[in-house]
Amino acid sequence: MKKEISKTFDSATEELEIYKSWEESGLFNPDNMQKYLEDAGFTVKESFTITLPPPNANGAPHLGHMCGYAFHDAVGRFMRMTGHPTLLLPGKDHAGIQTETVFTKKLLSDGKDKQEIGREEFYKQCYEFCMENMQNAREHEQRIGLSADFSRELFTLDPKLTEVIYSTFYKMFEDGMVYRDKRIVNQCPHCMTALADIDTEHEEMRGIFAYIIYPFVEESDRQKAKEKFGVEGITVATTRPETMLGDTAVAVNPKDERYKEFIGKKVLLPIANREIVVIAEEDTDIELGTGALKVTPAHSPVDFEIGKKHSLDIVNVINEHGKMDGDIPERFKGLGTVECSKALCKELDESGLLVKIENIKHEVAVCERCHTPVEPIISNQWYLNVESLAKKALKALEEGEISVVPSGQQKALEHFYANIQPWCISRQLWWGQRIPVWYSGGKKLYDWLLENKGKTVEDFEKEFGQKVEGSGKIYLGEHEPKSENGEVWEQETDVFDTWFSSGQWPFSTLGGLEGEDFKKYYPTQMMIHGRDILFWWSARMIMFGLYRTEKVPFSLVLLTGIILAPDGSKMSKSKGNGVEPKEIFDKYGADALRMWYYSDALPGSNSPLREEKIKGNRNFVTKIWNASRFILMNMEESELKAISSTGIPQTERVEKTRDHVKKVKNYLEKNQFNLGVEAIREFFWHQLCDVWIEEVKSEIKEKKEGDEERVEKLAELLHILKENLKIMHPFVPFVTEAVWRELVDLGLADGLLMSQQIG
RNA sequence: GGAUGAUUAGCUCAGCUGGUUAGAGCACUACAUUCACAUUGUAGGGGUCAUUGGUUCAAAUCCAAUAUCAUCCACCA
Repeated sequence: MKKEISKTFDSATEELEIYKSWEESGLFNPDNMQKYLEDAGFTVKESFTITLPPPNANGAPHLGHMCGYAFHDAVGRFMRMTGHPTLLLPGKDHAGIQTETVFTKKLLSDGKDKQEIGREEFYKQCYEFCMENMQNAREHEQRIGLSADFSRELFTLDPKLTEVIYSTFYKMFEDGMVYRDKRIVNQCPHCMTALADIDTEHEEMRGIFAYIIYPFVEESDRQKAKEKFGVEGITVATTRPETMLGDTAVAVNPKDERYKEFIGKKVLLPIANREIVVIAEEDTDIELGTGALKVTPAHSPVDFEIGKKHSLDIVNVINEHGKMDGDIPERFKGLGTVECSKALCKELDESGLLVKIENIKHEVAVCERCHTPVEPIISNQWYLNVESLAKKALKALEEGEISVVPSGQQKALEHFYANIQPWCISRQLWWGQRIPVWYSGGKKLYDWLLENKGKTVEDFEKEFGQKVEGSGKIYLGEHEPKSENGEVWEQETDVFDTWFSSGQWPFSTLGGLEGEDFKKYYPTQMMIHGRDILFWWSARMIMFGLYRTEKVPFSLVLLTGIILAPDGSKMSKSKGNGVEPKEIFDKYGADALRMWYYSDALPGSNSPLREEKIKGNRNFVTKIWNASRFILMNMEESELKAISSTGIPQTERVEKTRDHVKKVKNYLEKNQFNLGVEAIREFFWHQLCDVWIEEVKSEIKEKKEGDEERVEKLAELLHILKENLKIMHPFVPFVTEAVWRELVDLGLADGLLMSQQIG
C-alpha cells in the first residue's frame, strides 16, 4: 500500500531533519562532492569557493546575517548542482573591541573586574564565552539552510590563523610598510584604545563656540590691537576651550589684512601664562570665527598638521582617559574636558578675556562602538602604510578583475582607495592577536630613539636618569627571544586591529599560502555581505589578498540590501525593535524567509521586514508541497514502476519547462535572484499548478488505472515536477528536498536533491 | 563640504543594452470554491513612471538642470 503523504509541510520540524540528512551525506565538503561527481560520471567543473563572512562570536546572529547566508547558499547550491565542487567555508569572528566591550560588561554584571582577573585569564574566559556563542550562531546558519562545510569552520583567533596573520606582519615589516609612529590618533576614553579614522563616526552634538582674547606680550602690539580691535590682544574662537592649555601658536591667514602686521608677534596664553607666537597659515579660514585660530597640535588633527609644518611644540594636556593632565595648573588636573572647559571659561570671564560664548551644533567624532566622543591625542602606535596596496587594489577594480555590485558602491570603493591614509593597526586591548614584537630594553626606549633621531641609548639613560638593559632594537616573533648580555625584552602589549586579521580571511582560512585547501580553492569566487562593512572588510581583503597571494581574493563583491525594522528604521538592540530570526523560522520556515530575501533584499535596497510578505512566500512553499503531493496522489501503486521507466516525453509542456529552467539558470548565473524567484513562482504556480495540472487532471479523469496514456501523462508531469524541484532547490532547499524524499520513497527518484545536476 | 545612489500602483520594489495596452509580491474589491492547497481560483480597481527641458520616428529607459530623500566619506577651529 502506498503510504499517505502528510497534508502540510511542517517546516519547523521537517527542516531540521532535512538539514541533518544533507550533513550526513558529507556533500557540503567539496572533496566529497568532487568524488560524488566523478563516481556518478558527471563532468567535474572547476571548484567554487566562498569564504563566508564570519559573524561576531559575541552575540546572536540577526536577520541581516541570515540574509547574507541565504544568498551565499543559493549560489553555493546552484554551483553544486551544476558540477562544481563547492566550498562554503564558515567561521566566526572575534570582533576585537566589540567583544572586549561586551565581555567586560558581562564580567562587571557578574561582579568581576577585568583588571583584577588579569590579561591571561580574561583572554581565556572570553575565548570560552565566544566558543559558547559560536554554537548558537552555527545553529542559526544551519537553520537558514546554509550548506557550509562545518568540518572546516574556523574562529578568527584560531592559532592556525594567527600564524598566517603574523607571517603577513613580518613580511610587511621587512617590506618597510609597517612602522611605529608618534602622531595624533583617535583615542576612545571609554574603550581605552586608539582607533583608526574609519572606526569613528560623526554625530551632531550641541557645543559651544567661545571667543577668547590672547593679549599681546609687547606693549606696542597691545596698543595697536587696542586701536584696531578694541582689545589688547588677538581674539580666537574655539569649540574646545580646554585645549587652550596646550596651545603652542595662533594661526592667521597671511592674506588676512586684519592680522597681517601681527604675524610673528607674541601673545601671552592666558591662564597657562606661556608665550606663543602668531604664525601665518594659508589654510586658516578668514571667514570662520575671528579668522584667528588657536593651534593645539596635541589635540586636534588639523592643528597637528599645522604644527608639523611650522615645527611647533606639542603640549599634551589630555591623557588617554580623557582627563586633563600634563604641564597645566594643578587645579585643572584630573578634570574631564567639559568640566575643565567650564572652569576655564569662568576664569577667563573673570579676568575679562572671554568675549562671548555662542551655542552651536557641530559634528563630533565618536567611537563607532560605544559612541563616546573620541579624544585626539598624541601617542605611539603601529601603522601600516597601505598606499601601495591601495594602488594595486584600485587597479584591480579598474581593470575589472574585481567588480562590486551595485556599481555605485564600486565607485565609492575606488574613492576610498584613492584617498586612503596610513592605517593604525594597534589597539590597546587584550582581546585579539597580540602584536608579535619584543623591545630590547623596553618599549619606551624604542619609541624615544625613534622620536629622537641620532640619539643613543646612553642619551636616553641620561635624559631619564635610569639604566636600561637592552639595545633599543626590536625583535619580531611570537616568543621571547634569547636574552644576551642580560638584555631585557619587553613584550608588546597591543593587539592587532580586528580587521588586520579578518582582512586575510580568504587565504588564512584555507591554511595560508602553503595550505592544501589554498592550492585547491584559492582564489575564491565571491564575497557577499552588507554594504555597511565594504570599506572595513572587502577593501582590506582585496589589499591583503593582492599583497600576499598576488591574486584578487575573489572576483565579485555582492552587497546585500539592509534589513530594517517593520517601521523602516534601523533594527538595533538599544531601540528594542529587532526581530529574532528564530521567531521567523518558527512561524514561517526558512524557505519562506529565503524567498523574501531574494525578492526584497537586493543590492542597494533597504527592506523593512514585512511579515505579510514572508507569509505570502510561505504560501508558495505550501503550494509546492501540495501540488507535488497531488501529483503523487494520482499515481496508483501499481503504476509506479511503469511511470518511472517511461522515458522523457517530448511534449510542448516538457519543452516549455526546459526553456524555463534555462531562463532561471541564466538569472542565477547573473546573480539576479529577484528575477529568479519571480520566475519560479510564476512558472510553478501559475503555469504548472493552475494550468497544466488542471489539464492533466481532466485528461486522465476517464482513464483506468494502468492505462498507457494515463501513465504517460503522469510520467510527463513527474518529469516536469522533478525539473522544477531542481531549479527551485537553490532558492527553497527544504521543501524541494522534502518532496524529493517522497519521490525516492516511491522509487521515482534517487539520492538527495541537493546533489542532482541541473541539465 | 565631497561622493554615490534613489524618486514607477496604498506598501516594498522589478523593469537588462530606449520599441506593442508599464509589471510582481503584499494590501484592496467582487464572484466562485470545501474538487491537492492553515485555502485556492477567476475577474477587477489603482500609476500624467518626482519636475522641467533636450536627443530620437519612438523614453520610465539616454542627456542636462531642478527638487526631495538616503547612504557613505571629510580635520573646518
